[in-house]
Amino acid sequence: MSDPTAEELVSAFKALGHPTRLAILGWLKDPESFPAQDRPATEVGVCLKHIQARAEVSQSTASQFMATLQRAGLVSCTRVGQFSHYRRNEDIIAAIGRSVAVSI
Amino acid sequence: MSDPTAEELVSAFKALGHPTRLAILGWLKDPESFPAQDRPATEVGVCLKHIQARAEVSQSTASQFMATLQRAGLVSCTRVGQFSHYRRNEDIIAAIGRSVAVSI
DNA sequence: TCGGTAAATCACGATATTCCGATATAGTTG
DNA sequence: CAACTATATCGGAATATCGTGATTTACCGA
Repeated sequence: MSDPTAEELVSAFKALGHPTRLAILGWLKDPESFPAQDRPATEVGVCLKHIQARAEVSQSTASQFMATLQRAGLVSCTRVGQFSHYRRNEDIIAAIGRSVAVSI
Repeated sequence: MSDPTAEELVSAFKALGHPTRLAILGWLKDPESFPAQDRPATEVGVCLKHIQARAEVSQSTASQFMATLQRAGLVSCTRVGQFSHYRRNEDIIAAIGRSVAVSI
């Protein structure tokens, strides 16, 4: 994964500059800690409903939080039927980690 | 340096989630690239005026940018006479880098 | 002490973010 | 097809951030 641009870094920092979004990204490191779902979370990601329940925000807010994380490249979405599943983009997150270590 | 709390991380991400502030923190890695000043920048930090000039913002904005970075713990200020000098808190920045690598 | 300079703080309009309920869109099931 | 469920998007009110000029505070030198 190539190094993120300054613009991409800013976008990631903005997304992480919110306690709930930062927490969600942490939760997604352990998808199995969420309630069971039809398709295993380790494969397709965690269903939005479960993220919403743990974050204790409205459905609308949960959806927008995930859209923000997605625009920042931190997570990706897999839609299966009616369900949107979110999981971490580990390679991009690692690249950001490297950038923080090197260029910040 | 102990690990930053989630709250401290959020505060740092907020501060870095702005292109100019992110750039300033990068500039401060090379204090000698700024114009010469009475007290050497490598010792006390870079004078606000020089940061303001490079960022091309008003004096007020420059001062507030640095206050934001300071509140996030990313820089510290050394006042010498009428001049405020800013430099990176390398230990805290390193701790945040470690947190990003580990907990993000 | 006075005039000048540096920086912090204040006040404020402009803009963006936050979070929600309501609605729209899709898919699923009977 | 109709009712139901999951999610996305819209519209909006509350709040926060952004950037500025004006003011205040602090320090300096004559």
